[in-house]
Amino acid sequence: MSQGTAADRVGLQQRATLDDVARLAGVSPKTVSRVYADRDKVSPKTVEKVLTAAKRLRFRPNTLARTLRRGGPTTTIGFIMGELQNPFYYRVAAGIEHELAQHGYTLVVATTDDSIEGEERVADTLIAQRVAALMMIPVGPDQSYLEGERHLGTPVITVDRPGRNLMADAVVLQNRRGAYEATRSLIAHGHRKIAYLCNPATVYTQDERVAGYRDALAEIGIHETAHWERLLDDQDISSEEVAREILGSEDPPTAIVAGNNRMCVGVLRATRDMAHPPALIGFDDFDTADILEVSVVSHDAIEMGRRAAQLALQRLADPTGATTTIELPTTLVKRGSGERPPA
Amino acid sequence: MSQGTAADRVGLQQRATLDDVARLAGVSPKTVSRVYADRDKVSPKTVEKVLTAAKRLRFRPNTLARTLRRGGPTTTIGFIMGELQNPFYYRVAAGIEHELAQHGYTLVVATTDDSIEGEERVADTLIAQRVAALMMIPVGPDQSYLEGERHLGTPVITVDRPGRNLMADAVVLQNRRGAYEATRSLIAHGHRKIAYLCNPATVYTQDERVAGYRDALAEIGIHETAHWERLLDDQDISSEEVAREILGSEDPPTAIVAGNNRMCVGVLRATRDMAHPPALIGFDDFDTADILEVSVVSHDAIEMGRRAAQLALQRLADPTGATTTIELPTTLVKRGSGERPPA
DNA sequence: GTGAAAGCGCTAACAC
DNA sequence: GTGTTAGCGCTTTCAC
Repeated sequence: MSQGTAADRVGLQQRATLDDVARLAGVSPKTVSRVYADRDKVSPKTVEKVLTAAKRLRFRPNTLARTLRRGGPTTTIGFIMGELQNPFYYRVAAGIEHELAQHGYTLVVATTDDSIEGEERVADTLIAQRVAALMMIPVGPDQSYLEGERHLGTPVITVDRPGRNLMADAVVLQNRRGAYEATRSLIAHGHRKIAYLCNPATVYTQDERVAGYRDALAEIGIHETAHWERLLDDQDISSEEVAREILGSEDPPTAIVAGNNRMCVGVLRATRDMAHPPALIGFDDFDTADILEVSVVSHDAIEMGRRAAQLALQRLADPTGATTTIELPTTLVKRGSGERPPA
Repeated sequence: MSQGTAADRVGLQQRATLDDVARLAGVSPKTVSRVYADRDKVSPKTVEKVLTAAKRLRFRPNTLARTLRRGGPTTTIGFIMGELQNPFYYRVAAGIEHELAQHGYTLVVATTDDSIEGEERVADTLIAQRVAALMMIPVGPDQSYLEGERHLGTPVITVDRPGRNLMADAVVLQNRRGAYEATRSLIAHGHRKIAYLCNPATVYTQDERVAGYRDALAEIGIHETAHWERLLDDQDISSEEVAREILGSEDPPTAIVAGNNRMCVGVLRATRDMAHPPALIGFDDFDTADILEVSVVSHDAIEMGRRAAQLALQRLADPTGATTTIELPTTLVKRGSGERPPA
């Protein structure tokens, strides 16, 4: 870390402070402060004097100092997510940012590269910065380390999955229902040998989705589904390989439910040269799904972020009350791949 | 904005400060401070006493207060980007975040929805938070408002395009060369009627790319290219419509260079039902381009972010010296769509 | 090794 | 409307 600002070392001019402005404008510091906080309580003439002085000195109020006052309002909200590359995550982030910006908050993003240890470390950093609220896509098996923060009054909101050992507001998808409907649709098109594939198999969401898949099969009397499931967390096996393996097996499925967008693309790669590809429905929509005619269980990631941000703002305004969990709906979008009959 | 923290209003416990820890541990505040800053200068026994007390009180050092001291080190770096939805921007952000995290910095992301006024407003917010450095994908026609900040010692780094009226380090692509190579490749496959399409036509990058496209055509004696160019900034016309229009014209092109990934997908949508689609090369790679067999001018957005972050860290360490512009290479990835002969 | 005093930039609380 | 005082949580002198 550096010693002193770049300006100090280079000998550039110092940044002007509120006191500097006050001196130049010939008023008290508090008056300058008021010009930036409650302008109404200052006479127009004074306001002008102050603003002129501020402009000349290139003054920028220091948010940090303002926040320092005990209980002073913080205007940053932290968001912890796995990796920034996943289109789903960044859409959520986009939704959050958008909603927060409208209410004068700034988003601080921190990623953990989906590592479990990273999560707590990153949370610590954000807390050290006194974020007004903490939003996160939980990755680790336990978020109890945040309970203390919650009790200190920092709202904690989880997105996409509930936290573990943590009482917090949450926004999640109707995962079970979405997977159920996808599977039912495949059944309705005559399929019986339906596989469920996912890698990585992130605990909560995939648990729910597999449950929905099993629900649908159970309805038609199929209770033995283990044979058709591939829930892997093996980083070394690509989605494409998982798909190839099951499709190349002795008794291949005629239809596939892909547990996430990555798996879905993997299946597409594995099947693109097949004369009779299996029926396919993916979870999560993606940019070119319409061109590729891929049926998907779609949901609105941006909306998810927005709703989560609203929850945070709400808690900030009124910290009392029980925690809420919002469940957002999913939609089955039929584009062709899911409506193919069994070969 | 709230009055007092949530904790105050609800009557929850107060957050422990360094003084609280000092009192409980029976040492001076400064000693506690040292435990967190220069642990070496404190005896192991004292360190343990302090840490025990800190743990009992759930103490978290307040980064904001530390930063407040004049010239105190700030550990946040701001990144301003246009709109939320563009995957390219988020990959850049991912690269930046990754590099910064390794050096103990936190990324603050702010978006402007590609609005020109938004840019300065957002920059102001970040400056008010005293970010150690400002990184941005410039959108507006003028970034001179940042010159003052630069002189105060805040490094400013632009990504993807150079700033206007602003001396700043920058990381850009070899846009002209990339477009030149794409066009040359189409020419080599026998095309002469080659269109260049882009919407929106973001000033700098598209200027460069069009220039590269023209370079290649000029080499074979074609200097009149206006007829084949569609550079639009009309929000109401979709990329797909732009493609349909030119392909439906009296003298349609046999090949298309798409100026960005969105335009490329638009062309795909417009041509997916054609028996003899035109040859196509897009700028920017995308997730399913391999499945769709789309040839693209590829580049590494994450690397771009990483390099930009490195520039920022470098400036932070040594603010002297001339500004640098890094040009990152592009690669023509041949997947089929660009290698089709004229119909 | 450890501590006391002063101050970073700003704003509540209370004057005037 | 405006100014004064004190203090937010921490760290930098400079003592001991």
